[in-house]
Amino acid sequence: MYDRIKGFRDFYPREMQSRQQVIETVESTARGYGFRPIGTPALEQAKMYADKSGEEILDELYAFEDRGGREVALTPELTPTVARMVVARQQELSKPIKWVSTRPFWRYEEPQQGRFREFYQTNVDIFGTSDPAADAEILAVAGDALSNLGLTGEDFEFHVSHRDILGGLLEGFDADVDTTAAIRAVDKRAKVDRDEYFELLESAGLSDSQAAEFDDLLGTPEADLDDLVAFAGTDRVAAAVANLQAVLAATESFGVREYCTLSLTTARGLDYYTGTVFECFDSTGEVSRAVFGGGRYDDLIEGFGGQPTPAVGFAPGYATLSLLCQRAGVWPEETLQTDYYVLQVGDTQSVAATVARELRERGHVVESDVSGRSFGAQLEYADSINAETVVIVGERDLENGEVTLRDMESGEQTQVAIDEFPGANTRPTVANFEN
RNA sequence: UCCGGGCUGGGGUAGUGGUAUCCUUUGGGCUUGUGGUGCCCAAGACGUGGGUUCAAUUCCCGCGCCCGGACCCA
Repeated sequence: MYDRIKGFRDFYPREMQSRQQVIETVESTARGYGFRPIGTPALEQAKMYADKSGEEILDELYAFEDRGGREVALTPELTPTVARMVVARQQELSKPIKWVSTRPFWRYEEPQQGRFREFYQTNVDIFGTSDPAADAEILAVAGDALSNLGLTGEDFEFHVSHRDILGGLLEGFDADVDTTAAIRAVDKRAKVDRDEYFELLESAGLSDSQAAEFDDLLGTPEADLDDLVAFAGTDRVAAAVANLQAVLAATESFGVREYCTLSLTTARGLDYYTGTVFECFDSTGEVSRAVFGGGRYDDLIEGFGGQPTPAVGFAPGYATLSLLCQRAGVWPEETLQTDYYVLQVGDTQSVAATVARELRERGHVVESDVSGRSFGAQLEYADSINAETVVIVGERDLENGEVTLRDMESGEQTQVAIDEFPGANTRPTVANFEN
């Protein structure tokens, strides 16, 4: 026996079916908005990550030298890759660029709740527009995806914030503030105790009283956002507040406004965010971390050597999304789906195969015996794969030119002339042939 | 990388310093024309390496994996 690699998982058919259903729901929601599926490599140059986040990041990656002497890394996230792709074809791609992708990523981290070394994410991004409608559309795809999964506003909430409001406010203090460090501190606000939080703010450059004042500002309710503009008195904050208000207003028409709550303490650790940022939380708090997050990153493409290109996106990970769905009781049932089982009695293999083929042509999942099993054993198997209808192709019935249809749920059966089956029916059931 | 807890057939469990209970499962049979109930047969486990011991699944240590947490969260 071989052990599985730590942090990597196997998915057996029942669970896989549910996962695929959930993934398909999210992806098709995005496709419905015109996000186009893309495919991306599992390996990238390691320096793509090192340049962006520093050499230390390589310790948290599956990074190695390949046989050609290239320093490569298994992709820990998609954003740098799509940024690279956008830059490479900048001229030919019509804007806005709207892409969606679902695939695994790898990070060399310690597994814990909602976190694995191999994990799956759907990335949904828009490039080439800074219009608040784009931010709102991203929130809309996120909200629609969750509601298509059966979740409601009772189950989750989007904590929406704005990087530039935070940055602008910090800039307004008469102090030499390390904005990045201060935003990191904000990001930790809920996790560390109050003293530690203030210490972090102070080490970022704020004085004791400034830190208190800043923290106070973060509690500003949505209705009083304009107070922040007045406080800072800068164009930057005024523009940021106006932008956030415009985004929130736009979510109204997308029908996802109800999910959004202003939460200036939501910062996201990520350095590249520039404007709107948001995180999705389980409203009961049972899922200990953010289910997923997203936001605007207007400078990244330029940083990758492209034309200035605004961008906004989000990326649900299925580890946490599954936890949320399970908690909310909307995780798809983990049972196999089989439309038909064609049961053979005696030497009826060829007729059974024809019946099975005709049903498959109608798009169904159809199984038949491939083990030479007995009648009872075949029925038992049909039950074990959760077959809805069993078509019994037996020598006795065939003598009369008939097959027997059996509804596995009710146990009802009926005889059908083989010539009429499946006939014009797209999904023939016992009910279609009962007289 | 660090901290805490765990590891007995595929899954769930009982138990013990002298090799293991029960349930379920899987395969076959009773039964190649009616299953999901029953009966019979069979398969299948002490994560791994080392130490202590006459003897280790049991006690000790390392490692692996799992669960949770810290760090990090791109």
